[in-house]
Amino acid sequence: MDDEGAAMTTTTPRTEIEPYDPGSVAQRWQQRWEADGLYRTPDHVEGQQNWYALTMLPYTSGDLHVGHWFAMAPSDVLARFKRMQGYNVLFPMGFDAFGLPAENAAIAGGVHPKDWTDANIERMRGQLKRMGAMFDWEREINSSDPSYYRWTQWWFLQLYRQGLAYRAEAAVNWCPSCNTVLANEQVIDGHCERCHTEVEQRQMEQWFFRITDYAEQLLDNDQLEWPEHVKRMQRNWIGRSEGTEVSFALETPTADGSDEIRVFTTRPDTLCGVTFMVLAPEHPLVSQITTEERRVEVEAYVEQARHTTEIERQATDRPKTGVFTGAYSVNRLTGERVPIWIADYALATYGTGAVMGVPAHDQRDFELAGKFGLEIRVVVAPPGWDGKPLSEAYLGRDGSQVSSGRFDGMPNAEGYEAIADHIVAQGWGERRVTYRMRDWLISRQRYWGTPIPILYCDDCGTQPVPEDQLPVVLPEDAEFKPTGDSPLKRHAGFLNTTCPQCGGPATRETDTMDTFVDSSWYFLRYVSPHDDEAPFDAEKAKLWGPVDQYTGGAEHAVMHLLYARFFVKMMRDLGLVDHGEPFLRLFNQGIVLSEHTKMSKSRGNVVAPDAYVSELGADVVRLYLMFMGPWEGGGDWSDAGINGIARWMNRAWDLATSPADALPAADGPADRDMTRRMHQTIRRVTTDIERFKYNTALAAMMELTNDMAPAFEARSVSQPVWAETVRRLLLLLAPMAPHVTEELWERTGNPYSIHAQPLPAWDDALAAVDEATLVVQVNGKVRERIAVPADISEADAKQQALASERVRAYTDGHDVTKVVFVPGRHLVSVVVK
RNA sequence: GCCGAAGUGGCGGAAUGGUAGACGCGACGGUCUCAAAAACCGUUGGGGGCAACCCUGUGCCGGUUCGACUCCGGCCUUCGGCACCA
Repeated sequence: MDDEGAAMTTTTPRTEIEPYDPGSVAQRWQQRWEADGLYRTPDHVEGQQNWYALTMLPYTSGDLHVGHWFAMAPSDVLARFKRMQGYNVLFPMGFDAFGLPAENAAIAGGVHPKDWTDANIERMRGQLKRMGAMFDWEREINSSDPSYYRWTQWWFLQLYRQGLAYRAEAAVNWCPSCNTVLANEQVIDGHCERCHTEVEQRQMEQWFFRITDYAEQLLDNDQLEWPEHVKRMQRNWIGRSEGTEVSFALETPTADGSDEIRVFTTRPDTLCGVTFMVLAPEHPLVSQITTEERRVEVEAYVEQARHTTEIERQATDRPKTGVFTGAYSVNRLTGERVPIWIADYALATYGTGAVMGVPAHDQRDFELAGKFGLEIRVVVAPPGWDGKPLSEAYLGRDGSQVSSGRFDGMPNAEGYEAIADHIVAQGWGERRVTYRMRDWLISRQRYWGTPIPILYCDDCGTQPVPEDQLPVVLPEDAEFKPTGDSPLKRHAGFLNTTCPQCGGPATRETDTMDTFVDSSWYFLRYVSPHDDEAPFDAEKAKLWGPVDQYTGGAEHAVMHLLYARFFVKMMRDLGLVDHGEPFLRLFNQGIVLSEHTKMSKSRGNVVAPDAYVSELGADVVRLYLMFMGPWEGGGDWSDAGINGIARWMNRAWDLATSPADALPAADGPADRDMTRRMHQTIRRVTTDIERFKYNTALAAMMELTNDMAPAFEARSVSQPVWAETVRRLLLLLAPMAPHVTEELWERTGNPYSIHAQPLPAWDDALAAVDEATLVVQVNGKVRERIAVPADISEADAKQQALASERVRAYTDGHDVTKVVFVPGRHLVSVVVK
């Protein structure tokens, strides 16, 4: 067989070994693992610490694409890695199963949302299983199952009882043609995405969660091991503003006795620069204060604002608009009379819905004043101000007070405090903190969601459904018609009920909850997914604690992650959990691209993993996704790139299965090198995986196999060292490629299962090199490399460096002014003049 | 507009302030083959030189340092987030 020529290559005689068949290997082990319950997770194992690993649960859209794999497979690697490090690891999976697409499918295709969803779950579960993750399927959850949403309703009732759930009027996007509320994403340039009708704003009774009560606590995220930008985004989203709420007197009190307008300002130092007031068009005082001669114009403006969507209104490049109400207010600080305007740049939902107009020191006020010829009075003089009119508002905080009466001459930072104190002392207002974040609107006029467990009785008013009557079940015989009306509204059997208080007739709330409510507590349901006494078992929740490592897409940086934090804080305040944060560590993976663009159905560039899994195996798909680049960076899917991984997988298979009979029984000349390489690889792979650097962990293993092949061919490594190298390579690779390593583990004579083995440890002494390359730089340029003992002394290194002929070519005839030795780096830097 | 992240070969990417381009893809040359594919071996930032080697090179311009992809200042570009929040 082998002749002189063959020794020149690393070709393994393939006739002797069975080639790798990924399909049969994966199938065999997936069946075995499931039959053995290898991934069932007990709540406690003596002598092991619990570790809760979680990846965001998928929406039941239908098919798993490579984006799902990219999110889940590397998470699985970490979970498996932790397991091999000796932790009792919980790594569950479930389905975010409520939501609009199911209902749209029902309207369009006549298939019931439940059937559509269940079929998708069935398909996705199968696809997830083919990925070979260590999910504990006995803990699977489905947010659209009554056994789950019963508890979502239960949470609603706890919030309601705490006063954290309330009903109020809110503006929503309303399509008058579809006769329904639209989410912001469904409004395209002010028009309905489906029928292209112009969308208007409508006031409707809606349910809210009082998340703003927790604004201050949610702001405190310093101790979380999350990406800094996510924490910053949450802080910006919450948008804490310190300022002063100031009362302005109404010159003419209204018929119902209101005699003031309250405004929130972060700049009390500019109070003497107020030359007008602005109310939001929706402000309750508008209709009352508008004078008869201004009424027609004001009402027209209000009406116009009503038809403008929130999104349109928030376009910052829109020229300022507004109308005068005819009414005046009095600035109590100056006694001045200022006109009251309405303008849609004042937001009804922020602060008090009214602002004081200080055109010299606020750009929006400046623009309005410029357009309508209102006075622009400078009260904070910019440094070096020449007294001339400003070309734009001066927003700086380093000016001094002018035209501010007794406050004149103060630096405005001081004026800020003095004027605010004065306002408070006079009883004209108080210091206040305002948040940009609004309460969470959870009402959805949809069928396919968790019904809000509330009913309305003519006599007893709004009544919560008693807990023992949960769940309020979605009627399956609802009708799905393209009217836009919720099917629950037209379902008499659902709608009509009796009041738990008086037994009289009552109607049910027909709105369902935002699906973000479902996903705000699912991570706790996994600790006791079949519990029918409580949403979760408190003792088990204590055992698992908060999620140790959460992974998912960056698109959830604010909403989902903020809502979940709110829920856990609420649970803690109810005494149901010990911890106040749901996720201790967070990691955001990047996005997989295809043809350099984001995958989307409309572009038709969605990459389905199924064909690659069938052809190359789940292990190769997993490895390729991890090798594309750093996990947080995402990457571009390439058919060519995956072949490199497939090739390497085959090479590794050949190495592990080649009979080692021809190798020396002991004392191979390359044993020391091979052992060192092995320990270096263990060290690199271990530290890389802990930092989510799967790409470099894999590269390290590739380097090892690149060294193993020639050593095997040259028979320079002994049988025991070879066997040990193969064994440890398999262990290191096991979290990433669970099927093929299990197969090779068995074929190399090891006991089932590789996934129950401890991770190999490295020995720094064995990983250490004994010969190193001394690099010599002259004036920063590398001029020489000398082989030296690794433990060379500083003096020897410098001496050898300076003695080198090549170095002397650069130093002879020059003054050597400095010689630097860098110990750990085997580097000498020579400076010459 | 504001906040943030990132710019390295033909491509994906690697480098605790210390040998830039690991590992992989692709390309080129070769082995095997009647031939091709697969597999394997070799070369592969650019420029120069017969060669040993030399010059140059991490978006652009400066700075710190014996030494900068890395740190600092200022630009440019791309991508994310927020966007009239008083």
